[in-house]
Amino acid sequence: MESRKNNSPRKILVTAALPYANGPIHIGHLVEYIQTDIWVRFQKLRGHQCIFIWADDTHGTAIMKSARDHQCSEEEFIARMSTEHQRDFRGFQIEWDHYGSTHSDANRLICHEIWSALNRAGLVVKRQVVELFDAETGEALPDRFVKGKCPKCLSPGQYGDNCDKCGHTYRATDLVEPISALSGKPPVEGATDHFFVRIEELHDFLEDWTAPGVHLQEEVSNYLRGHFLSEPLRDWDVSRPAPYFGFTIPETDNQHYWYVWFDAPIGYIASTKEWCDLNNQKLDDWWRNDDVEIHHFLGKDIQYFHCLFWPAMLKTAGFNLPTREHIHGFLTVNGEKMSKTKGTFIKAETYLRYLDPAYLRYFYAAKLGSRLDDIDLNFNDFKAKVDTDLVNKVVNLASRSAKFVEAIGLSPTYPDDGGLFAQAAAAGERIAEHYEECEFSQAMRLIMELADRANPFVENAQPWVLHKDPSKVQELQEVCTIALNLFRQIAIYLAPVLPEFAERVGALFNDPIVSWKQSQSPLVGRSLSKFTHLLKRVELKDIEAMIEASKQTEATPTPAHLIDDATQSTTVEWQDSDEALQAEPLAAECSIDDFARVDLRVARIIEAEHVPEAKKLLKLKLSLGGDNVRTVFAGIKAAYEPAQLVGRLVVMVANLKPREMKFGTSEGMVCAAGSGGSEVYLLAADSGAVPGQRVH
RNA sequence: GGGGCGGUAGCUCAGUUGGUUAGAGCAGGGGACUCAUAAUCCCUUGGUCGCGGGUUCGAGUCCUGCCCGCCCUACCA
Repeated sequence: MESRKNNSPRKILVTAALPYANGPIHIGHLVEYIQTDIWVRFQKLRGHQCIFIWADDTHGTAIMKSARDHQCSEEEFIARMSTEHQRDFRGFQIEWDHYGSTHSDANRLICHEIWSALNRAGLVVKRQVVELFDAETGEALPDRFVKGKCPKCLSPGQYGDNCDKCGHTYRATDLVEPISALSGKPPVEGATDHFFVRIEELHDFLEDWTAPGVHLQEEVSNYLRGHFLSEPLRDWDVSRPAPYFGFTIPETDNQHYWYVWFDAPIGYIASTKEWCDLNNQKLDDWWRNDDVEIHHFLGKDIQYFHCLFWPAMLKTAGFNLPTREHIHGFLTVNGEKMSKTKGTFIKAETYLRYLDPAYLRYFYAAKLGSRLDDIDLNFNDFKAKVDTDLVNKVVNLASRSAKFVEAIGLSPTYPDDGGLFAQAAAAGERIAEHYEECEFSQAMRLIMELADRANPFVENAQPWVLHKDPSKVQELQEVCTIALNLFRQIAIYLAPVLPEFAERVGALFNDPIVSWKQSQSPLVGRSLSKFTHLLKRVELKDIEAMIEASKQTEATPTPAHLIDDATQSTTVEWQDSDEALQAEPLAAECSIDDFARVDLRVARIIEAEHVPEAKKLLKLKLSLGGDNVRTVFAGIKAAYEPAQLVGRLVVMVANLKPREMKFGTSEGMVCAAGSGGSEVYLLAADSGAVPGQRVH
């Protein structure tokens, strides 16, 4: 990293892994995205030209299936996901320069370009592959889309790659009594042509490129070199037979598509291309230019794609290679994997309804180092860290001194503070180095040391005593000038982590925080804006409510073909109690004609929103197909979030007499089970049903 | 099955190329203060550094065996 030695601005292109357009963002994803955002903001604050290029990853079998489940086109589905993703990221104060999609013209073009280069280099070969297909849809089935019994131990509900009970690995074709996740029918075996990239040809290059400590962390190098590079690299299968959602491979008569992992990283370049077009820049100035640093942030689960295939592709096509790949570990919550049943599988959207994003940003920063270690989100720790560090130590500096000088402002010259400001200014470089090396936890530690030195100063200077003696106004002003400047210095150092907080601090001093350099000189002789609370403590009840809400959102029906191991397992013994039945005994017998008077229909929720004044109600728009849309007020507010309802198929009473309610007319009823309150479980239709169909 | 990483005070972690009585923050205990979102400040109690061998004048730090935990495992190991 020679460029770090001199002070000229660097040109830095940063990417985070592309979120897969198949589901919502959760707090596990956010480890990486917050990490990336902090690093980018840091570079910008330091005055470097840094762009954060991002996109949704949109191709593959999983997307096809999800689109089908939602009964919309893939394009519609990924558009919706992209909107949701970006909304969540904004909520966490993540700021990118461009957000693209791998399903774009730009990406198609660059895929073609790289494909030609691979062909020209003679790296592409075609071979027959025997694999499983869905008997109904004709789609090839990835291993994760085939379930059956482990051929070794006969454990049921295992995926097509290995058995999580006995650990045995096998091929999907070896499964006993296999079932396709798409149709639920037994898959059929077939042989098709696949295209492979012979990356073994680049073995020497990769051996060299993966040297420890250069572009990769040491553990990553060890892993790649010890495992993959110690033997000839296998040819990489980069194609999938039609039907597939993705880009067709040229000259294959639309019969072959690029595998999603082929075009996903190319999305980094394509999204840059789009940004260039919007900003009057040339792509080659960013991807074919030795003056540019390229930094990828990604999780350890996708190392091999980014550290073997990706450099091989870039090298062959003559693009810049990554300067550095920053690979992080996973998130555990309270020491365990995130769990849907324990309510620790927390979606970004859910978090934001209960807690300030600044908390999570700071907590992750305080935990993150440059290595692949997993980090644990322990909620006791979370609250202690945020309250103690940010509120009790940092914010306290301002809240205990600002009001004394509200009327008179800061001293005209910076008083003698015994070297505190200068000492903290000098610490800036070390803090910056830690940010640079992604050692955020070290940076946070150093910053908190500054707060720990500033608070005793205030303690000894006793502004509250000076305040009582009118002859000591000047001394009081000086003490507060020092305290507030030490506070502001800390806020600048924290700005990459807490951008919104930094903004408020800027407003307090009437001097926006825009550069790291501002930490090096104190502000004097200026008035202050009125001090307002900058950050409040974490409320335990909010955490509890968030966890509770995360549990509830998982009590939603799952399409039959996705039901998990436990429900397919033959060893499960059903032990449902009769509690529910006792609580609400069966109604009097009715005739079939009685039942027929109630017209139950499948409907799709096309809109869902909170009714501000209503305690229990959500306002839903239900579509019965075509122009037939009903407005229904449903008492499910405690159990469901509007956003998770949209797109879902439900069962409604369609011929119920409309009812005038306080907030409008309700034109029907949504069927749900449960005792009420948060115990509400909507009835769903299995995939295949369409809006308007009657329930018999 | 294969592999990666880790096991240091109650908790979260630091411990540089092996070197004097093993550190920090939080929590706990005692005191001070009352400006501050019951915050802050001072003092203080906690550790056979997972277990056993070995190398060395000297090991948390290197080697080795074992135990435990977490994680990863591309059409794959």
